[in-house]
Amino acid sequence: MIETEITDFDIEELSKLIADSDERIIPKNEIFMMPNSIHKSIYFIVSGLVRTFYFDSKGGEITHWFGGKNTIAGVISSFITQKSTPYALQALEDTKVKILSYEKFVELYNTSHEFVKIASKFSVKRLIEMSDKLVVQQTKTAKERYDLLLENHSDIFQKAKLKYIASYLGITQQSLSRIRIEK
Amino acid sequence: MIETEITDFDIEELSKLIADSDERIIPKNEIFMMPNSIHKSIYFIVSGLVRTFYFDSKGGEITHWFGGKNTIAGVISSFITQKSTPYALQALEDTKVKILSYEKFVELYNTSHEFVKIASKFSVKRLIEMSDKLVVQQTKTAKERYDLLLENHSDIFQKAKLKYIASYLGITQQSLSRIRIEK
DNA sequence: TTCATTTTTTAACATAGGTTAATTCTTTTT
DNA sequence: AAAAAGAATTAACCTATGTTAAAAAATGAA
Repeated sequence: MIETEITDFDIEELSKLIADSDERIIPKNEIFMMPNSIHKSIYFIVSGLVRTFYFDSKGGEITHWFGGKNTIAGVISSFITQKSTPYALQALEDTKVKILSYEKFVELYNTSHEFVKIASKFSVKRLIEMSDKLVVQQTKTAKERYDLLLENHSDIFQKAKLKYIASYLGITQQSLSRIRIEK
Repeated sequence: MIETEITDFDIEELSKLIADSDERIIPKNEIFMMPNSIHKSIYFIVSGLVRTFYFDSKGGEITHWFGGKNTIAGVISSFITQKSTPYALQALEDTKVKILSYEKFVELYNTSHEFVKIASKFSVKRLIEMSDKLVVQQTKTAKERYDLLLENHSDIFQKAKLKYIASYLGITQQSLSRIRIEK
């Protein structure tokens, strides 16, 4: 049997494996990974909230993902291939992270079977999340998408600006405002 | 360095590893994986074209993905967890596949380092595809999405019904018709 | 605490894409 | 080859969400 559910045990195991990694508190609002750069690290979020975002062809800022406690923040495509990416990472509140450098990642990947298993679980989990978000985007109205986010991640509404949430939902800030009132 | 680009070499390597797998020609239009079932196999497409689709909350059929030659077709989430999924798989032309059962997958996963590497490349690649599709869905107009698909996968237009393509693009068949005329 | 800046709301108007329904074109069956 | 079934187009009308701009509210700096 191939287990892919991320368990508390995995988190604990991962914490041990990266126990000696650099730790950092990223202050609220800091953009700690710049767009159009090679992402040489990924981050295990110990506490706090971050988002990834990018600029669309008209220069509008689009939030692509929110990530909280016990998630891995980082642009997998850039990290794995060590190529430039348009995505940026920003802390939305003071956020404590463990920094996992590319070198350390490769080392763990080559020496720890446990690490490889956890890494592949995370990537499958992220794939399912993305796939689900696409389904929601394609089959639900703006109001329904708003309700789903509120239901599942109400904390984000306390911590992120509404314009960040609006672009995450695929609507304008004004539409989000309209939806919130109609409630 | 961790390579994730799927190369011809990978395809060849994978073909060798699954050389003794059952092979089958799925006739055009056959739904070879039913919705609301556990997907006990995934499929390596030797030739042909398939799609995954599901039914939205109003019963409308939505195409989620198209896959051709040298891709892996299957609902990763159901296959890996051996749980039921709302997604279905359908051949859009006579399609030759190699069938990889869950048992065989687990066996290869546990015995072949090469297989694990190829499998993880595929899952990262699929993750990037999904993520990119979400970006397109959220930042491009229907016309732009149509143009992109036509540019990158014009073969799909020769093989799939327009209603399948329309739902893939997140629009109605009538809107797709409108767009095609305006060209 | 007041001033300045940023964020959020409100409102009028515009538009991309949806809905319904009828027509035409294509494919399959007899 | 005719009839029937299925797929694609067309057209009139409708609605959710976008756009622009201004006002109000909240936050932060002095």
